[in-house]
Amino acid sequence: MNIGEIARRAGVSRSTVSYALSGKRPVSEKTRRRIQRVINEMGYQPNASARALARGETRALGMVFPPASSHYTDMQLAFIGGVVEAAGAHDYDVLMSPRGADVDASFQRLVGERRVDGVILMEIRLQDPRVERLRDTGFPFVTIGRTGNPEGTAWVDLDYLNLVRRCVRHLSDLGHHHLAFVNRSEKLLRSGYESARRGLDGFEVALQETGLTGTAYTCDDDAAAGERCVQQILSSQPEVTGIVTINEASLGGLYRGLADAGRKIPRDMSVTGISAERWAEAVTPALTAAAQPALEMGRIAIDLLLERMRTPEKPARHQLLTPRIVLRASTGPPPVLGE
Amino acid sequence: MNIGEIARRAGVSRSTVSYALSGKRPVSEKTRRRIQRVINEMGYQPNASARALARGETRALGMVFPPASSHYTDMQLAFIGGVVEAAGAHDYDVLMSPRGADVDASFQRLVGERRVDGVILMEIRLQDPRVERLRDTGFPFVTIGRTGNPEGTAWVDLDYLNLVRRCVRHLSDLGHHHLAFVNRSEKLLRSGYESARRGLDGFEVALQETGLTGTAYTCDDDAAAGERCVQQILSSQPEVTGIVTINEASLGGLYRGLADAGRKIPRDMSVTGISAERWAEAVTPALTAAAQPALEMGRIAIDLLLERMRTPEKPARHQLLTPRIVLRASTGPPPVLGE
DNA sequence: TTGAAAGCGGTACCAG
DNA sequence: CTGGTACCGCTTTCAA
Repeated sequence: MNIGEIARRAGVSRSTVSYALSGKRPVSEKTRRRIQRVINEMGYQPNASARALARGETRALGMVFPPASSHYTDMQLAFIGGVVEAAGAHDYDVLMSPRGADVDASFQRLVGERRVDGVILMEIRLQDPRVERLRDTGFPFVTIGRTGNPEGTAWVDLDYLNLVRRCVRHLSDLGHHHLAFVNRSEKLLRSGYESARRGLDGFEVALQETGLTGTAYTCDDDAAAGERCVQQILSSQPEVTGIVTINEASLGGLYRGLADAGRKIPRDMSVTGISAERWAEAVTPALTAAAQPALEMGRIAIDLLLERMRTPEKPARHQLLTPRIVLRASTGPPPVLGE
Repeated sequence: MNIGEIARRAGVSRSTVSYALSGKRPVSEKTRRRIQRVINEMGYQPNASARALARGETRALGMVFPPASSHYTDMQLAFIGGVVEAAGAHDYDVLMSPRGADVDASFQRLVGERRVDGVILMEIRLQDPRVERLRDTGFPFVTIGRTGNPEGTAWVDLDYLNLVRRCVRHLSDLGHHHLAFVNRSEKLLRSGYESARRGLDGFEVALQETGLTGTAYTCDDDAAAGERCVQQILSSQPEVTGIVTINEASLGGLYRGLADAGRKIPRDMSVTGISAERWAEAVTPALTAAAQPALEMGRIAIDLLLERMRTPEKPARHQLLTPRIVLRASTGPPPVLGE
């Protein structure tokens, strides 16, 4: 079933059918109705590939995401949900391509073969060759997260530095003096993963500002790693009374580790950080934390991207989010010495 | 940059370039090299839309998933990850389209406009009009989950009925007599959501088989709902000593509710069920549960789908998974009376 | 208000 | 081994 067939049955030309559909040229009421009737009868829908070829646009947006060999974190997945939903609202589909290993191949396929009209990049590194590449080509794109030098690109990001800083302040205000910081994995940190890096920077800056002491730890993205991390913290720095974490996937293990060590939250140990609401509320006591507004970030990413696509001449915008810290039940004053 | 330009610069015809690329016709070594050199110089990549139009296939698979207004469950998201990854391994991209509200529109767009070569459906209802529709059209598709009458369709599913049954048996073997079942939301259950329905069936069958008593509860997908649900259980059936849950998103709240009521797990209350490993290990004590092998199911779905696409004449296959229950720390014998 | 026809960028058949 | 060309299905310009 194609447009020619519809035209034949309606007794008009193909172009008239096309115009009746697009409305880009006036079509008399009676022919329009006749055409519409045939279309309904036949259940005709125009072929997307043909349309894309003729129009030069696919009405699809690309989403490039990490190799993620084993498992995705909640956050990554939530972004995807937000992006797909927001794109749908604008009548765009989302095309996902992992193509892991090869850094380029992933979006070379999406962009090079013109499968999509624009791209969203996640899991940004401070030095990210993909971003450089895209910036050079002029292809519309947006990053969730930002590089070390994001000028001239469109991005949406969480202000990890200041969020972590606020967490430290919060603990400082409560009277804590010795803190630990639970970061993402060693591997991610080393590879210049931006949120891990900026979170760490925030921790260090905050220590200086407040005069507190503290140490940063890296931790893999699972419960077992969280347990190990706590053990490490407790054994190497028994004086720690407050923990700041940006590793939500290890949160459950972190709590368990503390429980196993006989440390009650928040009586013996305060815990705070950045985490999706889902995780913050799943643990007991619920975590005082800044939320990852993943859905909203997805929405913003789409808005920025559509803007790039529609008005490429305008300078790229960005948005840095600093959600407030939601007080729940996991922080309190440090235990009184000798008690 | 298109194939004509490459042909011109290499001094050959367009068809020769095409054949050099596809290998579907012998091309002399020297012309092949010449062509390849030009392609490399120009950074040429064939246009996907044009290719799709000419070949009649898009090399993209569709993923239709629920409106999911607010948030997706972990499980849904994990499926997506698994599917995308598996598809990538076969050189297919995955096109996602939510198009919420309208039940049909979602895949009418993907299928009707031939944006994809095959479709994966999730969030299946026992009576699912989308499945009927697709079955009629003969378009290749696979469901994650199955309808009440899945004959002749390709699907991969978890055997909720038997998994829940095993959970009940496990508690029965430990000596429990009074159980509660925590299902997904009332709304999902009513709408014929298959896993909710089949899980409930399993619970009822198991009670009959074992002679235990028990009641089923519905629960929304969040921690707060989990807390409420526990309160309800404890007040309406104080004799309950074992809980079976298939609602992982409420798990944290369920644990908290028990803690607040002064019930220790597993001393005063055993808890078991079906849950992604991530959640099962996040709670303390870790949950004895059957895992949702989401990644694997995604992989299987892709395999089945490609099979449908390549050999539509062969009868549709399916796969029913019954992962074993992983013993962790949340179940034990019931408290001794009067102790 | 409508029709004819030239693309869009590939693929693959028919000839040579 | 290679070239010419019809065609995939739709959009849009040109002409009437």
